[in-house]
Amino acid sequence: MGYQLELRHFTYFLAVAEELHFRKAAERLFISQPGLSRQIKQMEEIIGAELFIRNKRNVSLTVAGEYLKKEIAYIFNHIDFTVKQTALIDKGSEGEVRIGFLGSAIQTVIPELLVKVDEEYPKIQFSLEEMSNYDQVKAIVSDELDIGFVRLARVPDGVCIKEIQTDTFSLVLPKDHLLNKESFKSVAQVSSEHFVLFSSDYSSIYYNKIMSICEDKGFTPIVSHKSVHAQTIFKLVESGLGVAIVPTSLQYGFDLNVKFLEIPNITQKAELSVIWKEDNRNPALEKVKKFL
Amino acid sequence: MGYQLELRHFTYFLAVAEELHFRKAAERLFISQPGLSRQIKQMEEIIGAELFIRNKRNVSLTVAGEYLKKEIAYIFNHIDFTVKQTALIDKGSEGEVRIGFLGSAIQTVIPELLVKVDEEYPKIQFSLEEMSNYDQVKAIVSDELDIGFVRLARVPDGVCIKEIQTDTFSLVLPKDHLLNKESFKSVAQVSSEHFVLFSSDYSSIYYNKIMSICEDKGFTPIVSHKSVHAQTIFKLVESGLGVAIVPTSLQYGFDLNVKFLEIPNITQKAELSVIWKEDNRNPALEKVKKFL
DNA sequence: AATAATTAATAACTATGGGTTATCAATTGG
DNA sequence: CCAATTGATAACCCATAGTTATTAATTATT
Repeated sequence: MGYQLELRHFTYFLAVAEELHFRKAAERLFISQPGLSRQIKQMEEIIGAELFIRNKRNVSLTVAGEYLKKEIAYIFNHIDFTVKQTALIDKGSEGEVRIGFLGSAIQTVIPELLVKVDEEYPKIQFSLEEMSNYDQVKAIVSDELDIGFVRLARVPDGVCIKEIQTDTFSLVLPKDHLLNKESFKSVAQVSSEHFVLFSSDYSSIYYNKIMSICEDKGFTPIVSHKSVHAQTIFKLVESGLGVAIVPTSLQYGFDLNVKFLEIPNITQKAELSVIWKEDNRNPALEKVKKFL
Repeated sequence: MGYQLELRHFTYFLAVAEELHFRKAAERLFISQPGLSRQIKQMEEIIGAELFIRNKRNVSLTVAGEYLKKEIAYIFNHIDFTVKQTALIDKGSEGEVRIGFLGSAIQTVIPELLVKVDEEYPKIQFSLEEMSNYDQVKAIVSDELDIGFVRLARVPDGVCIKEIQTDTFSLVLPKDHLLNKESFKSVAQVSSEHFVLFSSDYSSIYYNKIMSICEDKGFTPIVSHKSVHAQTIFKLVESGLGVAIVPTSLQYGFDLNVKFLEIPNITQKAELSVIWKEDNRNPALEKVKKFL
């Protein structure tokens, strides 16, 4: 009375259901026959159903027992899988890593990372979302994101940052613009044009860097439009609404009618960094961090 | 070492996972806190994964623990149902089929189905529960329901859907409303009245259909109230808070002071569908499916 | 800064009940 | 009719779930 069903009962039941012989089943389970008999009887009482028909010389399953046998096999299978999966997740060799990125990181850095991780941990999955610097930092802090690819100088307490790539800057012009690779010597040559820039979000380091490129060459750019998405900026340039300065690696992967001219003789570099939360509890992140 | 996972561990784990507090969880389980602590620790050793993070002042789930919690809830549900089914089968029943339905399906379709099944399989039992579209889909997916009667256009992967009835729409008016069978020619006649509608849940197909009936006749209804239950809608209409458009079959089975006027000259039909899960393991469902 | 009140973990114990051995009653086969 | 084999019963034992008492660590209160 008041007993509780346990997996032990299921194990014993399956053995008897397969052997259809209490002594043999008991042997297989390395327990004594009376012990087994009693557990099965208890099980029948708990469930409230007769599972076996014993007529002193042979044992057979009832219809209810037949049904239960199928289900228990399924349940055990499910539990085994779940337990194994749980251990894998704990060890980080399975699970999901949520990545945020600026458009300019998707061309080179991220694909390389994914390939390397996939080689060693093929069961780790990724979710990718293009986000602004600001949103990434917020999402990292609130544990909605595991890794962010940003262009920032400072991050809040508890967030780690590591520089992983430096890039040169390029001037982006409409395809039919007069300037070309040979004639382009300095950004000062476009000092009178309108500029399309990335919005300054969270940290203004990126925005300021581009301003300083111009100021170093003796002029302050006239900013006509701002956007967070590279695609949009290129479209604006293509439409003749201005010129832009962006990291050089952005020239790959888009199919637009603009030309890139790498800017010579400047000290500014576009630095791409990875960020993650120090006490992030996703074990899969540990594995991925090795590749950063 | 050499210990075996038991359902007891799962029960205890769930209690701690829900309370996130060892003492409170122990109280709920009517055992002592140290006993619980030891069982959880043992469980972590057996599985080979850290399930909780205890830092002396508060307890939280690890990612692996989070995963396990979800799965265990599912496993328990499955075991409970299996045990109940086994007992039912033992008692000569061929099992239970759990049915969910929208209020508007109980008048005609479900009684017909039950009678037909009962003729051929008098030993199959039914449990019936009125539920919203959304709740039915959720319950079907999590194996808490075998069959649902819904008004939906799309269902998630793994769920089957079959249209089984089309119905006309009727306008529902207070008993003393001026309009009657003879004078009612078009819904446009009530374009200035307030409308009481079914809430749009999960899929908005049903809601949109009613809106389109009005729009086809050249007006947008003023929606003053929404409800999921037919009974409530009728009560609101009766009280003079608005008029309603519902499937015609709803006029039977309620005893309210409202009148139904079938809407003429419209193309919209109210389609009722049955849904069930593709890999549902309830053998009684197989037998019932033939009658759908 | 000192004290009180929390938390979960440890240690040592107690007793429930799973598992044991010994035996029985029933069936079958030579 | 006796030997052999079946599962069930009865009485015992001991592993371990669960107990009480205590500790270590942390936070809140004075």
